[in-house]
Amino acid sequence: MTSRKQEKFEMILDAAEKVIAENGFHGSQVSKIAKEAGVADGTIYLYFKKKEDILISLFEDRLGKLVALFNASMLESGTAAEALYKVCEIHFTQLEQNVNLAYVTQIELRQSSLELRKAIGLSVKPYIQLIEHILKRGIEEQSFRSDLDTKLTRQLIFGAMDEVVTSWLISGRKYSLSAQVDRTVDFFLRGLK
Amino acid sequence: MTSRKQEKFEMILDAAEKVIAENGFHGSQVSKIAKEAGVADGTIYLYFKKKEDILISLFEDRLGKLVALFNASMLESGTAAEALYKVCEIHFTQLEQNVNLAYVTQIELRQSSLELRKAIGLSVKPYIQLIEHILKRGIEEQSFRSDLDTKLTRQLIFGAMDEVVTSWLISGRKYSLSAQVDRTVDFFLRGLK
Amino acid sequence: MTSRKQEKFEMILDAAEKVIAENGFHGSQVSKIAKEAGVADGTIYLYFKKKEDILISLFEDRLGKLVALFNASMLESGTAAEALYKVCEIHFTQLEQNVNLAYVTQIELRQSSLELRKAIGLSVKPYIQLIEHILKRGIEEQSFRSDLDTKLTRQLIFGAMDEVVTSWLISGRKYSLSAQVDRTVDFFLRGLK
Amino acid sequence: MTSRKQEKFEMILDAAEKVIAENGFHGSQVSKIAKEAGVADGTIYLYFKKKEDILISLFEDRLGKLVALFNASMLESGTAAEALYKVCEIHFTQLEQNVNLAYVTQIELRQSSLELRKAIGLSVKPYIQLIEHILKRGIEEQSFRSDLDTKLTRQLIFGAMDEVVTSWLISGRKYSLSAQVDRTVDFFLRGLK
DNA sequence: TATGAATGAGAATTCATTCAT
DNA sequence: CATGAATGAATTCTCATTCAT
Repeated sequence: MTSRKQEKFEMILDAAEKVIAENGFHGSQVSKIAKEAGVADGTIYLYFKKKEDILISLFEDRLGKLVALFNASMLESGTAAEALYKVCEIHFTQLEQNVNLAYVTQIELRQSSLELRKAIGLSVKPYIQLIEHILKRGIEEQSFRSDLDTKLTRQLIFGAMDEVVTSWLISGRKYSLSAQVDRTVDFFLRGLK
Repeated sequence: MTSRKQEKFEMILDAAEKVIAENGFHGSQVSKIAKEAGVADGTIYLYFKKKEDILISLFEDRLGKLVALFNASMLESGTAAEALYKVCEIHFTQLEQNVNLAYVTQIELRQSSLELRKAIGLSVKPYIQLIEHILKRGIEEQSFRSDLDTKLTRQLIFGAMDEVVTSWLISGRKYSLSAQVDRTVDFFLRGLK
Repeated sequence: MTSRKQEKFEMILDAAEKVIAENGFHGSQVSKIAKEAGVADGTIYLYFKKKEDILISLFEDRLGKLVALFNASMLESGTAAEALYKVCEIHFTQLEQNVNLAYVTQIELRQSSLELRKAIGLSVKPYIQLIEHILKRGIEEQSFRSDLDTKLTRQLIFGAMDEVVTSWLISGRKYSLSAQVDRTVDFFLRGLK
Repeated sequence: MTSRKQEKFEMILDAAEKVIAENGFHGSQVSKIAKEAGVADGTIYLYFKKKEDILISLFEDRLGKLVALFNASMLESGTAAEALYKVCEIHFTQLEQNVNLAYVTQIELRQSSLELRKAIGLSVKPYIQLIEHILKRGIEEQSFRSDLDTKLTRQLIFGAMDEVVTSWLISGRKYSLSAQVDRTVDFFLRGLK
């Protein structure tokens, strides 16, 4: 029963991701998403209260999976530096492997209303906090400078990675994103040590 | 004649900036901008072909003024490090002093269509190139590492600064943005040297 | 079996009356009535062909009970004047004692489609005929004028009583409805004699 | 200018009256009214804030004209009894001569939402007060009983007339409505004297 | 009998843009 | 140059009804 519901819920999310990636945010009518998902328009509203909720759920779901990946890898990571490397590697690799997702999160979803963007911001928060957590660990381990402003630095690191992904997309993905991990993290670590 | 035209052109841009800052992107109808500018709706279309053109012109105009400031200060700057400091200082200071502009460029204008965002991207390009130019100068001066990937690094730097400004806005401007310049540039320079 | 069916039939009618009184005609979806009745949405359609049929049955049932009361009292009533008094007394007293019913019949059910209102009209007809019957009896008894137009007068009497009930409801029931019986019937009788 | 606006305003009201009379309340979409009025859908919204406002304005306008007729005739009327006769005569005659209006006010507009009906009630109020005013005059003139409850009686009279009109419509207008004036007023006057 | 998930038709309203004055 | 009344395309969401289980 519940798994049946869960199943359709995810079918709709998958459809939304595909439709938005293909048609852009403003070209993605509910009817188009419903058709792609193979359900009636009204069925969408059995699973989501408003159209916006599809987008919020989409972001929550996808980013949640990313954060889960991060957390899993954190257990293994020895040093803070290694953890930071892992984060950047997963970030770039996952988005490179899932261009639809990258396109939707970096380009399309940012065109949404302020209200929606605030909801999306809540999904990003755990990720930013994860970065801060690594910074604090690094300071404890004495591998990072003790005078770091962790709140500022987590923004610098997140903003830098975010821009690299967006630029890569806008460029038409003419080069490898994951190939930027080494130099990106190198730049961060020099700033941190 | 032309100056009269120029005058009204700028009145409309000023009105647009104010209206967007007050009502948000989606609450800024052409009629509202016209009213704020003190002209009829139809008059707008004597100066701009489409609504989007108002926004593009707004961005071009404001960012153009910023870049002019950068260029002026570049002439004075001795080292590349000093130039980078200037850039970050102007970036943060100008947006801190002009909250309406900051709000419009960082928050509202990003909700626009892909087409508009591409046009806006063109305005940002000279700024990004300015950063790259400084990086190259630093390498020449041998104050920056010679193995820097200037294309990647300019993205890292721009993305990092951009995120700091946005976070400051979203936080409700509870702290000084210009006070972040020192630590931000310090982080960059460690990564560059 | 049949009594089981009858039972659930009436549960649904009771639920409909309550839901309409609480939520108004337009706020009374089939699903809400089903929930109040403790059955599934689809079950409603085992007892009623269309949603309208619930409302028609509701009206028939409630008005039928009123007419039964009238008929019972008619047997006892001596003169036509006494019978008319009884009718008005029962009309006002029953609706005063059952505000939900009054609200539903006087206010909410009148917002329905023409088709439904015609069906409801059929339920009202026996009541109007009852009034005409009394008028004719009065003429026979020579207590009412022999030149009365019974078809017109029955409308005048029904319309007058109906308006009194509706006004009482809309006023917020700030006075006693049954207290209006004496003066209302007095007005009628003067017109009839 | 203003007369131009007034002109179109009335064109839309006329169109609405016709469309509602022909298609019923629920079959009268804004687009249908716009088409009948010979304007674009959007134009409707330059003159009315919401669809409901068309209906409210329609009722206000038509009933306002009726009340104006009443008031004009009141000046001439000698006794209260004559005034009451005039009121009933105008009421019946006007609606008989304007079947569309009769149909819309007696049948279609009553199917509307509670909110709309309250707004319509405000238009009816002056009419009901006019009746009460006549009753009071009659008592002063000592042609009506001094023990009349004017609030109750105005309801009885209005309700009775209203029902006669509605019945006449529902019957398919198989008889003359204005021919009912004499006997209707006769019934009232007997009750009043 | 009973369920309740799924269906899909249907309509009000906004607002960028035009063009007659 | 300027006006602003008029246009009309375009899309979300509701809810009565069905039917597979």
